[in-house]
Amino acid sequence: MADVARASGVSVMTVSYALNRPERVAAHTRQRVLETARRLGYSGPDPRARSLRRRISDCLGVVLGEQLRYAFDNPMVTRFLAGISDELVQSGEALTIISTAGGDRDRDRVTAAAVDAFVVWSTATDDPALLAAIATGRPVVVQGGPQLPGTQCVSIDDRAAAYAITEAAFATSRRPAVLSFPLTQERTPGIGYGFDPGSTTYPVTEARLRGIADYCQARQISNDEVLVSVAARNDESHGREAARALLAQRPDAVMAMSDELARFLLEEASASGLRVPDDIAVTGWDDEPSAARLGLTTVAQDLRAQGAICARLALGRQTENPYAPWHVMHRTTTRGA
Amino acid sequence: MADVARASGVSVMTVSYALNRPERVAAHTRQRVLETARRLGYSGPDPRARSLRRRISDCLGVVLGEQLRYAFDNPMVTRFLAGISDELVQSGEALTIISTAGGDRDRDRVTAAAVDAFVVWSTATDDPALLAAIATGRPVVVQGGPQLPGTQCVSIDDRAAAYAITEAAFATSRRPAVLSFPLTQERTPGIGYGFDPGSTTYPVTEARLRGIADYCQARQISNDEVLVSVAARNDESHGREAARALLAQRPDAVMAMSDELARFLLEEASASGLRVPDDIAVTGWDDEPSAARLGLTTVAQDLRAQGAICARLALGRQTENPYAPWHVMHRTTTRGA
DNA sequence: CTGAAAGCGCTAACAG
DNA sequence: CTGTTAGCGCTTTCAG
Repeated sequence: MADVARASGVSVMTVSYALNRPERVAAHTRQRVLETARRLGYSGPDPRARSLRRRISDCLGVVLGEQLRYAFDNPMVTRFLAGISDELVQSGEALTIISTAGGDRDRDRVTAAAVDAFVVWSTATDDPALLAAIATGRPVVVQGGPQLPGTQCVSIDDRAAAYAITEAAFATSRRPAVLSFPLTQERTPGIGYGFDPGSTTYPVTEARLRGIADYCQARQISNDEVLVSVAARNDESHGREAARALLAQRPDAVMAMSDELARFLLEEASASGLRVPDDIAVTGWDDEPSAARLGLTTVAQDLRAQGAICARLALGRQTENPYAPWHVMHRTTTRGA
Repeated sequence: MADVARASGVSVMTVSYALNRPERVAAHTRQRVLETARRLGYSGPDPRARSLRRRISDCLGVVLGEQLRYAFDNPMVTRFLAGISDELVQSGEALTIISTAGGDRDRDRVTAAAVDAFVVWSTATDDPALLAAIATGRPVVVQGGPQLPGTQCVSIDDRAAAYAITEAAFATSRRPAVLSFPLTQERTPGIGYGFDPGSTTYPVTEARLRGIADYCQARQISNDEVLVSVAARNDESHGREAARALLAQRPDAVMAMSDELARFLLEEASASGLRVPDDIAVTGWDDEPSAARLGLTTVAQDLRAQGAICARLALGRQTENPYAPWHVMHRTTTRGA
């Protein structure tokens, strides 16, 4: 920029103005400056210097946890990112994806990101990456939860939705079961009767367990009658393993915490010759495209819309923040109430 | 940082060293500095100032063209991004997605991005966003093409692959046809006989048309005998429209430029009661998951691997850059040669 | 309408 | 091992 100023015989400030505030500089001067800039191959202000001075990066950071390292493989995450993208494209901000790797350096990755605000995908209450984002003092919006001081949270009412889908799953059931996400960051898989919502560090999982407990209470089912199989991860190998463990106990109704887990269960069930929903009712969560194909009864929520809302909140374009809408999509994997 | 220095009674440099070069500072001093930093809620060097000074952002920019604004909707793009992400996660760089919107400001979006290098998804030769990336003087790697001075290009040999897949598509054909991507940035749809590779501004499309022409020449088919239907966009409505226009002319073999276009054609063909491959042979391009389901003969390439290569080249971790591998995946939508 | 001064927060380079 | 100096490239503020 100094070069351009020298070459066009004006001060650096005039160049800056010519580039950023056309109205504050005479048309002919501006013309000359722009001309010189082009001639010298100057391609505009250095973004690093500019953002240091202006204290704005025009960039939104999205923090994706360890298990989402391959974010682009997960349809729900990509839908969420698409929603954020929708919002940013119009206004010209960029989107920086900060993938954490589960190590000590995750904190640094977040701290080192030159972004104006953070959007964090649902994580554990004590996730260091989330804490690092909060520590920067910049706005933090979390999808799903946790809801910590210094953050906003965009989410459906997981507890209410869990109640409703559990009702669809467990109707007429005598041997109800849950195919669950991990309860702690150790991601211990396992199977057994009973569950304690208070003992999980993932707020979304906790809320869903509470919803299940609410339903059980209404139906006068003890938590200890509910068989719970925990998948270490929401992926194929762990999912199938947890599904098989569950089926070995012959449940007649399974509330699965994601459409993917439900899909694995349906496939394993069909391989065992079980009829759905007569022998076993199954529900999912999210209503991803495969759910319609499978006839899966599931909780429908619009993650794309939630992505856009997260972006707007993070950038201060919106302040009100009610629960996002959801509904139970009744299909053919459940028995009518 | 100045506050931390003052509060711990050392110079700013010592704080900087304590944070960045643990080995250059006495253990106890470092301890004290870190302690003070924590106490003051100082969460590490300001990334903007640091990147200005170090001239490094630890961030790779990915430029996605206008038609990819909803990048996360497109499975090939997400696979490519996943590959880039694979490479970055290990070394801790972030990934900034710069979505262009097709307007004048696209240039600025690219120029304003604080990234160390650019990866650009296949675009037109005169795409302003690409030119802006090159103008920054930072490394630019383009997937697919164009191959301009100042850039590296990661791609399969589209021309050779087009020859091979056209051979699979057109074997025994008497009424060959192509279902093509747009030829120019105007994206004019249309249908007619003949094609001229030289007249398209999309290098990938051009290379494929050249491959088709090569095959026609080998078979002694004139380009003018080939029916070409151009889809304005690679999406459902435009794709179906172009497919229907093509079917109305009763081709017996169609080389489609993407699996998606091929899928629309197959669906329309089946709706018209055509048998595949007997009445009409169809080929796709990319071998996305749906291709296997459909039994689609297609060009298989690994975009995830190409993404990783783009990232490595852009960050200077790799210099050699041969054509990426590809092969024709023969399935059931084509007649044996 | 244009310019001079000051400094954003940090680190490279070089003393001590 | 620690400190001083200088300056990254820009824009805010205030004066002409």
